[in-house]
Amino acid sequence: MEESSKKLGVQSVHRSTLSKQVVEQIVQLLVSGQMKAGDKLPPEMELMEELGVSRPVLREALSALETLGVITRKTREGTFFNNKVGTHPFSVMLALATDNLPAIIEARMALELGLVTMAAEKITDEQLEKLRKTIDTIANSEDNDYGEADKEFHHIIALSANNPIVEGMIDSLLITHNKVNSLIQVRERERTVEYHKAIYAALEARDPQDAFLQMYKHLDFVRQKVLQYSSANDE
Amino acid sequence: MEESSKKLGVQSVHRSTLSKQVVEQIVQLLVSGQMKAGDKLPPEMELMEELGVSRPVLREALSALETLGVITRKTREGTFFNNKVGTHPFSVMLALATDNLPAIIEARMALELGLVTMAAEKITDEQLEKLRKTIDTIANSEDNDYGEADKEFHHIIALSANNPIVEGMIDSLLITHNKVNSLIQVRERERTVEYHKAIYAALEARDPQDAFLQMYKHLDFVRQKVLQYSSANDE
DNA sequence: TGTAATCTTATTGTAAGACGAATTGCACAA
DNA sequence: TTGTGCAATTCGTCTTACAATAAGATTACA
Repeated sequence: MEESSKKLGVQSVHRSTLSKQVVEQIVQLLVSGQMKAGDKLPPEMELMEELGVSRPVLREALSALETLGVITRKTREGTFFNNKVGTHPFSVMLALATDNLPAIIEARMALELGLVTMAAEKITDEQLEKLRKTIDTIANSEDNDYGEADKEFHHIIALSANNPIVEGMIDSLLITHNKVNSLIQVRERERTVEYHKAIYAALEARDPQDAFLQMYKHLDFVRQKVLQYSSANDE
Repeated sequence: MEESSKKLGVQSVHRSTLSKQVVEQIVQLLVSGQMKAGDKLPPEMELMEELGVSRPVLREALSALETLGVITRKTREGTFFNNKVGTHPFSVMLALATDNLPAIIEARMALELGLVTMAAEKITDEQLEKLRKTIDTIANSEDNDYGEADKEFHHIIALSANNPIVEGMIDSLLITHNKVNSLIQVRERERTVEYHKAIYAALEARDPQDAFLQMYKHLDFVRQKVLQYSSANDE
């Protein structure tokens, strides 16, 4: 294992470390199809023997995998592969980028623009129905406390793209939705409803390009708002 | 430190676990600005005392952070915060999704569609120049081995959006670019050049909507190809 | 006989101690 | 002044041990 005499400068960014190797081996279990999502891994004792490492090393690896959201550990029950691969890593990453709110907004914008395009191809009637409800909720909200419905609107669109990877990404980005809301003190409910209706119409017509266009208008409006306020805060 | 009598069950979706708390605390060091990127953390002994945990727990946390790409550990030298937060988590995540190539393609598609739109607003003349070069490279390639130039084309567009978060995402997604290439046995160089030229023209004109449209055509073409081949392989 | 409570046990969570490896830095000698 | 060697620091790993928790079984009681 440690015969590094072979000119390991090539791709050895890894600096070996047993625990990392263990991480990769466990990931391989999934990739190779030996285990599926949702499966229960052997108890730590067995894994130790099977992989030939000590318990702390194994636990370091498991801890890393858990933080990545690949597995879930339940006291006394065991360790399981997660069915949803996704959101966790992003959350941590985004936690480190909270100071860069405009970047997050733009990332969300980029992603949602693509999403709505694909949603126009795939969205189901049920999802359209749900969308319409959120619009109603916003339109009928007495106060200006329609943040949740707004978030829901975007979330439904994300789901309708029917792609687990993108879902994971957008889930994390939408976490910042609340923060964005708090930035925009001056609510413009009618404006929001208008935008949402336009997007809905495009989706209903299954028109990717129009869906894109309407979403672009909407998000560009939001972005301008945020840029405006955040720059006002910065300086 | 260890008398957690303060009812920490408040937002503890985390099922506590000391090591996770340690992870968050260390992340907080960065977020709160107490430490900066590139800084050296105290040696493990000191961290143990400071955080009031045992070494295995601390090491589990550090291991998780390292896997996330937040820190780097060097034998004997110490532990350092990384300057670039970014791509690592995605790579792992995507490693688990390699079996779902169409999903990756679509995710890339969604992201690139949004990207090219924003790129149209931000791209610099130098970046346009680079883009043109990659197109030339592809056009002049004798054999059909223009995969790298193709990848470069998309990468430049991603960079021109000038957003670190999106860069991290797209970097990981483009890893699959090679895999996609290998799927498409039948090269259609002229077709590719055509698409790229159209995208380039839109970017040069700083026309977001046309850029989107051209990219959509391009990626949709690629997607159809991949779907075709991968479904042929599946069955 | 069925249900509930208790107890055992398996498994994860945490701790402490120890040793090895590797690299750095200092000291000493040439 | 420079080079070599030794020591100390710090990460990497292992061993052992105990605590906590919850599932499952067993037993007692109705």
